[in-house]
Formats: sequence, C-alpha cells, structure tokens
Amino acid sequence: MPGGSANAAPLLTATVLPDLTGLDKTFDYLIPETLRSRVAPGSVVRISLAGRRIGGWVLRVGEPANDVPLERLVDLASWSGIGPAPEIISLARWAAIRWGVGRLRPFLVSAGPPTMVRALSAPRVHGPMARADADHGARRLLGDGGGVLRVPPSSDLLPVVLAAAERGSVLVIHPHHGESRLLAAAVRGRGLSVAVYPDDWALAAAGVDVVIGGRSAVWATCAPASIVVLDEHDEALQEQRSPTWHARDVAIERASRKAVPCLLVSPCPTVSALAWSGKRWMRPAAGVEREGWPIVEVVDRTDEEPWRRSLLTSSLIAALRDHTKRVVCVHNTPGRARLSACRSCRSLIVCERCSASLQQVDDGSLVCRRCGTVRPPVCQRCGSGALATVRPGITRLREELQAAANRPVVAVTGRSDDQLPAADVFVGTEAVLHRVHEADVVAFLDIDAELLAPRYRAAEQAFALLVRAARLLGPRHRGGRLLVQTFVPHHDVIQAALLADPGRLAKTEAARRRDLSLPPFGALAVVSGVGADEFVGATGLASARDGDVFLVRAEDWSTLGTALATTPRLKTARIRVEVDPPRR
DNA sequence: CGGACAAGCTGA
DNA sequence: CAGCTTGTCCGG
Repeated sequence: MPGGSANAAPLLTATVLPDLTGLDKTFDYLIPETLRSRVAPGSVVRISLAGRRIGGWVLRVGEPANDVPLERLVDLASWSGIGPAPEIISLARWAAIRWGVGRLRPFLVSAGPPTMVRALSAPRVHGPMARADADHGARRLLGDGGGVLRVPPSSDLLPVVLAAAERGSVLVIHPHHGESRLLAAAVRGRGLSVAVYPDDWALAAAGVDVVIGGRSAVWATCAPASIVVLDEHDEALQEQRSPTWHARDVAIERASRKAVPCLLVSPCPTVSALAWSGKRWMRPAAGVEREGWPIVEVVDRTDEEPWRRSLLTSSLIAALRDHTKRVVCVHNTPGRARLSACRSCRSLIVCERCSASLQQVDDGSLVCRRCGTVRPPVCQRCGSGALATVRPGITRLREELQAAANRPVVAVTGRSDDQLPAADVFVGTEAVLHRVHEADVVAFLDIDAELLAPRYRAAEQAFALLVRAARLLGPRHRGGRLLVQTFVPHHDVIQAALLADPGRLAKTEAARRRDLSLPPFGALAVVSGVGADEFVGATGLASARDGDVFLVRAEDWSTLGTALATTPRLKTARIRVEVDPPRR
C-alpha cells in the first residue's frame, strides 16, 4: 500500500539496489515513519519487487533516483540491519568502473556483513602500546605517507602490523584467510583488540585496533588510520572471477580517498606496486635480505645430453637419496590433456577406434580428441562406470621419483583437502607448496614452464613461487636448499633468486612492461562470451582477437574501465570482462 | 533474478 | 487451435 498520506510531511524515499544477480537497476521506495530513524545509505533492507520479498542495499536517501510517478512508490518492507558505510559504497562505485563491469552488487556482497547486524557495540580501541622492534622500516615509511616495503621471504610480519597500529586503527589485508587468522591471534596476544573480517564484521565497524582478513577485508566498514597489504605480490589478492578486482589496488584507492598511508609489504614487490610508490620504498640491507633466502642451486639443464632430457637430474637424485632430507618437488603440467582411468581395473580409458586416450567432458561422456568418437563413460575392459581423472605428468613422475629416491613419494594434487599421508618426499603442482609447510629441499623440476608461460605477469608469478618455496625452507642458516632446474639459467627470475636480489627482476621487468605498454604502463583486459565481437567493436578500444577471446587495451585503467563499463551491451549478449586478467 | 506475456512450433 | 516451448520485457 502507498505509504505517503496527503499531509505536508516531505516524502522521504530510499533508492535500493536489489540483491539479485543480473538485475543491475535501482528502485525507489517510500520510507515508512517507523523506519526513518534506522534507514540510511548502506542499510540492508527488504523490499517487495515484482510480487516477491527480496533483500537489497539502500544506496541513497532523499529524493527518488528514478523517474517514476510518486503514487506508484510503495513502502520499504522492513529494515534488516546495518550495511556497508557510504564511503565503501562510493569505493565500490569506483571499483565497478575500474574493473569494467559497472555492476555494484558483487562489491556490496564482499562489503556487507555475513549475518545481519542490527546494532554496533561500543568501540574497543586500546590505543598506543609498547614499541615494536624489527619493523623493517614500516614505521618510517608510514610516517612518510606509505609506500612499498620489501622484506626478506622468511620474515615475521607481526612487528609491521604493530608499528602500523601505533598510528591508530589499522586495516590489514592478507592474501590467505587462514594465515590472517594466525596473525590475528598473534596481534591479540600483544594486547590489541582485533576483528577478523568478515566474521567479526560488527566488531570491525564498531572500532578496534586491528581489522584483519583476506582480500575481501579491503571492503571492511571501519575507519583505519592506515592500510597494510601483506604479501602484495600474491595472486590470491585478486578475484579470479569477473569482476577481477585486486585488493592491492582497492587498498591504494581507499587510503588515498581518506588521506591515510598505505603500506604494501612483500619479499618481491610487483611492478605495479613499485610504479605506484615512486620513490617511497624501502628494502632490507643486502646482508639481511641474503640471510632471509635459502641457498639457491641452479641446475642448468642445457648441460644434459639432448637424447636424455629427464626431469631427474643428478642433483635432484642426490637430494632424493639423502634420506635425512625432506624433499618437495614442484612440477606444473599446464595444458596437458587429462587422462581417464578405470577405478576398478585400473586400466587407461582409450578410444576403441584409434586407441588414443579419451577425455571426459562436462556431460560425462568420453570424447576422443584424435578421431572425434564419443562414447558413454564405461571402461572398455571391465565395463565399470567408475572412472577417475589422472594427471599423467604427476602420476608417472611420482613413480620415477620413488624409484630414484628408494623411499615413498606422495603425489599432492590441488583438489584433495584431506590429510597428507606421512612421507618425506612430495611431488605436485604448485599446490604442493601450500600443503607442505616445511622442507629441507624444494626442487622446481621445470621452472621454465612458469617462466615462459604466455601471461604478462609470468616472470613475477614464477618468482612468487620461488619465494613461497623459500619460506618452506626458512632462512639461510637453516641450511635448506632451493633447487631450480632450467634451460634458461641466466633468466632474471633465476638470477634474482640466486643473488637474493628481487630488485634485479623488478628493474628489468618494469623496463619490459614499459616497452610493451603492459600494466601498469598501459591497461589490459580480456573480453569473451556471446556477443563479445560486437561489444568490443562498440567500445572503440584497441583490440586483438585470440581464438574466441578478445584482448583489449587502453592507455590507462580509467579509460579502459569506463569504456567497458559504460558501453551498452545487447540484451542477447553474455559477455565476460576480465580487467588485468590474472591468467593472461 | 523470476514472473508475465507474446510469439513460434506441433499435433490431431 | 489448445498446449507447450522459447524469447523479451519489467519490477518502484
């Protein structure tokens, strides 16, 4: 029923964005008298829309945003709770353009409380505390307005957080939620009040000394006096699905809007971070940095006889045979076709016509990539329907390594979340670096697959893997060894690790990016899906076709994002936009 | 998103 | 032409 009576009280309306994917439109509602004290920008409310009750966010209060006759407006159904602060909604508006989607909803979902919050408690700010030592220079950099802080790979970052907390509330972003919990516990142990985002959403909004969480924490409703991004190089800071927002870039923008310092911390700062920081960056003394890295041994595979290019080099075999050492072998098998095997008789599923290996497709049927034969998912030998996908690379490799090591070797896949079997030799894709936490030797069997991957950030990403491995091994005095097998021993990534000097890579990588107008010296996006062709043309942006996707470029993120977010899309189009594509 | 309604396809 | 599928539009 219409809420406004004919008296002179001003009509107060709320503009609401419904919480429905695919509906990117706001609707105006009247605010009933009973809700006037609570409904504010950011509020989570319930509305009736097209005959059903749904949730939504109040984007503004005052006059209607849409041109709809007042008599058609109805009351808000109810107020559900407190939501993102207006400044966060404004930040989300910026991000929606920056990442080329225009839609606000995905950002508000990250910014909103996981469960309804109806009231905030009193702030729990404990204020200044004992000075932390060994802060790697964080205090000084924060005093200079923020910047990039390079630290050795195996560094305790608690002092950095404590140094920031001396200035007042601090928002800390860590790429991995699990590790942010550990850090939160450590901070709490130093007597500071901590909110872990998003679980402690209300606590963060009420006010604590430290708000800490994974990438979504950059959207926390709180009033930080500084923002700290830890492991700024880590890919997990970027959302993998569209919109592909990056917590580092959101943090920079958020800090700049509030004129508070932003500190980006990493053992291997990205070119993007360094370009942002200009001259405001610090690094450890060369000796300190060197001590933070393990011993790096480069195994030059070009020395091998060309007819015997095995991944098992003599250095690796020696490490495997030393049964006092815990060894982790990393081998990525990108783009390798997956094989299917029978779970009951263990035979490989092959094509009956041409005996090539068959691949299981989405609907479950088996497809031969060689002759195109399609057949139901049944083993040709025993008739069982229980099939398993195997990664031939890792499976066969595990057997070879086990034979060479003369002790059990465990294959680690990215999928399994269960406990790892007890063993002292592991092999897997880079996921193994996240599942094993300590090692004496980490061997990259073929780092070139990473170094030479067709992605503009390949070098940084490969170096990040070496940093990850360095952490498993610990600082130099622990005696761990990082074994890197390569055909390109003089590559900057290899040399930077060997010399424990990440700056070496940063410098050449920045020059290369500048030459090629790649980010951060240019803006890049991938556009795909039905109707991408017409859409890309309509944006007027420079583009190149690569299979069924389009590579789109512009001078800067703002030009790129604005064109992608505001160019109208045909109703029938299903377009996916990935700005600063994580996998290209 | 999901409901309403309109325009196309099929079968007796 | 009922009965059903497929597509387009719209909500406050």
